[in-house]
Amino acid sequence: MTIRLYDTATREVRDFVPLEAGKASLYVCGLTVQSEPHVGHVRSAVNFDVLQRWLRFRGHDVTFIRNITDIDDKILAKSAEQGRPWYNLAYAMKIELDKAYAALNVAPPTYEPAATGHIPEMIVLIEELIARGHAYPAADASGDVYFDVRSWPSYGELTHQGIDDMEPAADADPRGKRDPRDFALWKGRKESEPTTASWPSPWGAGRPGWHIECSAMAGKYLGPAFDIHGGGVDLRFPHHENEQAQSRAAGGAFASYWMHNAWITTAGEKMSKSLGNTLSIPAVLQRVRGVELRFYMVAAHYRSHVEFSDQALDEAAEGYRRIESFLERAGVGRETSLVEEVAQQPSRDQIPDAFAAALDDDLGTPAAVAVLYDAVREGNRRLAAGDDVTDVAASVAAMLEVLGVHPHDPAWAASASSNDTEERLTAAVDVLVAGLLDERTQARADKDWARADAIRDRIKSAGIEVTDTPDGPTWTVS
RNA sequence: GGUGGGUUGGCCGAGAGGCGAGGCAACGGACUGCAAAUCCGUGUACACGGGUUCAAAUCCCGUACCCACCUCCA
Repeated sequence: MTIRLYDTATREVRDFVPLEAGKASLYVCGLTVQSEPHVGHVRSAVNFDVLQRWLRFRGHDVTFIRNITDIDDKILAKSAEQGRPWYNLAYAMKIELDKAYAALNVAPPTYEPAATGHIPEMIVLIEELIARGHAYPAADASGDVYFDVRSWPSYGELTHQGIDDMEPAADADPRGKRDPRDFALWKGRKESEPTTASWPSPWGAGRPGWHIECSAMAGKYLGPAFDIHGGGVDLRFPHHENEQAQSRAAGGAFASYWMHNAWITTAGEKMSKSLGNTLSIPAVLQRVRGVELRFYMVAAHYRSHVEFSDQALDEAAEGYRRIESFLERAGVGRETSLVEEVAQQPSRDQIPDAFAAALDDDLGTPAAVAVLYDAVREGNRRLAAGDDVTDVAASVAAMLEVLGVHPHDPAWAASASSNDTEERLTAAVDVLVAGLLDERTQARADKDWARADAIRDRIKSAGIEVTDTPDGPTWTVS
């Protein structure tokens, strides 16, 4: 069974054939760490995390590089506004990003290079491009170096655009460009910029352009040719087009497949434009747990645009809880070794064929989730009949693990918002409620239904739902 | 102007020529002292107008509306 992926470059779903059998190399553009991450940002991370998990499941040895851009115009502008050093802002936001990834159970990549750590590699690449006649230092004294798009005939191939069809750049400051579409590989330092934001180069002090960063880092860690390059749809142009042009102009084959995830928007607007931070990860995690947010994302296809809404999020969380409660009812606890094993390495025979087929088909997580629900229903049916559900529970657990939404994944505990105080409160409430439930059990034994219901109502008025099970009553916060 | 994507039942969200993905909600039934949970059942939805076909949500033509990208937004 082969994995099939939609390739933006060829605009079709095609078989994934890695450059080297049994391996998969993946480069994903991470974030520019300039503000708190919001749900839109993490969608990309969640998507490629699922891809990575599936590639591994399918037997590929995955090398996954996801960079962070820690120097750019916005970081400089924002840090100046906030009156703190740019590197402090970038570092602080990088920490926030790490927290968001952890909260969503996004596994760390093989390596996460930062742009500022790879200036020498970028300079070497720029020199190569100049030597090959595809780049030139600006004619003015700016110290900029540009990529010469006219020198690279296939420029525009990734996004299927002709240079002459492109809207003329509204760029008021061509700064010595030969063509307005030429883009900066190196940006000479401006008087207004802090000296800490510049590095020495053959063209004078300055900093790298955005696109060259990814070309240099992908080249360093994955080599001149690698399998998959990913990112958000907005990066197709100019960023990925430029990356490809640079890297190929420098002699590399670059990525074999291009994958782009669609947006999450609110009120029909992309989040980078919407105001406020109500959709920042910490804010959303006030409403639902990280695992529920991840499930919400995974339940939609990565190439589908998602209109974020609290209602849809709550519904997804509701659905997720049904899966979770099946595992509980099936007796799958944290201690169950079977599930622990599955969590470590979901084995092939525990994954239903339909689930695997769904993921093989361009990461069809919605269809995979449907298979998951089918298994849950089957499991509940058997539970009701008093039959053994070990195999179904293991199967459900394995599917959840592949999607990265297993409720007992230690990752959730590590980043859970619940703290010590909360745990002690829960324990305290448990003692109090247990006392009331004992009274109610007695009332029920006496068939004093009025009293039993009165006790239940009293508990309910405190926001606690009581459920009777064959093993006695249980409670949850409703 | 160029490029790409979209419009599916009350809501979310798959599918991409025949067989009604799935979830949430709702309603009926089973179970239950009653609930809850769970299970069973209930929906003829595919923007609009034409066309192709034995058969169209799916292909073709046209129309409307929406969104994204076109030099540093995941």
